[in-house]
Amino acid sequence: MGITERKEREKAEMRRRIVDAAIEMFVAEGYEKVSIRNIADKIEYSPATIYLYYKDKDELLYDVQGEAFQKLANYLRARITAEDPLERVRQLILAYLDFAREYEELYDLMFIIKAPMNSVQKDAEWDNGQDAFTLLRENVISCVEKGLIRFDNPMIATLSIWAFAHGFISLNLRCRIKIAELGEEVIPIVMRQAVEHYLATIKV
Amino acid sequence: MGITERKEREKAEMRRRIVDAAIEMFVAEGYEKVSIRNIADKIEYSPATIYLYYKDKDELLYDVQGEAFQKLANYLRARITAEDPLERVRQLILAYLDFAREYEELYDLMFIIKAPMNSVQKDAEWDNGQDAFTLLRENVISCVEKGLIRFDNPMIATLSIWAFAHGFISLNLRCRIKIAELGEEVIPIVMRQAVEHYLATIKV
DNA sequence: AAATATAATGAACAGTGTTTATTATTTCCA
DNA sequence: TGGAAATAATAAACACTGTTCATTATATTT
Repeated sequence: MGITERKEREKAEMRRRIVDAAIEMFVAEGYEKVSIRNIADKIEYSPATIYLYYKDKDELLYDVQGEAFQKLANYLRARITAEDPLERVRQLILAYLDFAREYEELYDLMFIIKAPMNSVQKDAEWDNGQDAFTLLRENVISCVEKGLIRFDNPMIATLSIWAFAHGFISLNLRCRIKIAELGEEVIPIVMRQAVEHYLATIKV
Repeated sequence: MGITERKEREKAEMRRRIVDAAIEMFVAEGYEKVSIRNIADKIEYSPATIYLYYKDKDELLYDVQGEAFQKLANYLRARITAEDPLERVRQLILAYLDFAREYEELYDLMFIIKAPMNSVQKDAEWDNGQDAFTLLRENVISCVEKGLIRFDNPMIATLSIWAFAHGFISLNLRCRIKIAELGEEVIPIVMRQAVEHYLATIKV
């Protein structure tokens, strides 16, 4: 009797429908502005039905983050073509900047928004971002091992590079960079310049 | 007739009461978790009364941010004691990290939260953060002018240093640094180390 | 003291995430 | 194959949210 299998498949399909609709709407309008009722409308089900597949909005966001991090990892991988580890890191960071600009709302819900750290991340692992982070870390480790950058501690090197890029992106996404009285249009250029400068600085 | 003056004074006092209650509650529980009704309860007024003094929650947040940025500027100023510009920048950044750790929710509502950029920052100036930013910028400019750091563009230098610190702080505040499998207790140490390393790196 | 302007509020509106009792559908077994 | 049991979907409600508005209370002015 393949009926339980079908049921499971149907359950998975329903979760897919929900998560797909959610992603599409989050990308278009941002996490905060999309309600469970909106998502329910979109997939033509009752709001309560969503709660048969996700215990709350946080759990749904967690799945959406999973998809988003996969998307990011693929995005980054496709842009790492060089052989030289330092050049690979450079490609990765520039790709990271581009991803953030292309999918602002996705970046927001992956790295800036508060939820669902409350419910999920407390005890359970936070493995969603692991792939993309590993991609960065391993290339940075190569750089450290080959003595290409002025770091001895690979973890601090990885975190520093990541924090540098994230700092720019998130200040920009929240318009805090406007404090510096920069014209809207030059910001991406300034960010690129700053990143290039940073990479040149850590180069031995 | 000093009656209109008194009225104005009373109006100002009321706004003070509101903003003070708001800050206290935001610091304790975070912006999102504090409702207008909560604030109204605290100051023993009806929720509707608050709307006689602030047109919406965003406008109130804007005032709270004003206070918070003032607090930050004072905090930073008190910690800048050195003569050497580079050392001054170092003191400033370390103080910035400490401020973020001491007033997490304040830092959140100043630099991470989305609102009130929607309503306020669109056309009006964003002068709340100007003081603290200027503090950093002027010291960084000194560094550049005296050839103490490997930057030629002061704006990029200022933004880079700020973004570096903010990147660490916000990744930590959102628990994203946990991706790096760091123990909770070592994070402040790692952040400090990373900042020190960064400053050592940009030093000529 | 009466009329007017100001301040404060109770009640409501439209929205949110979420739960529950009820209804519809499907699966199972006699 | 028909009726009981299990599953799936929903309508309605709950307790919130930010915000508005008609109404009431309090000052101020005439």
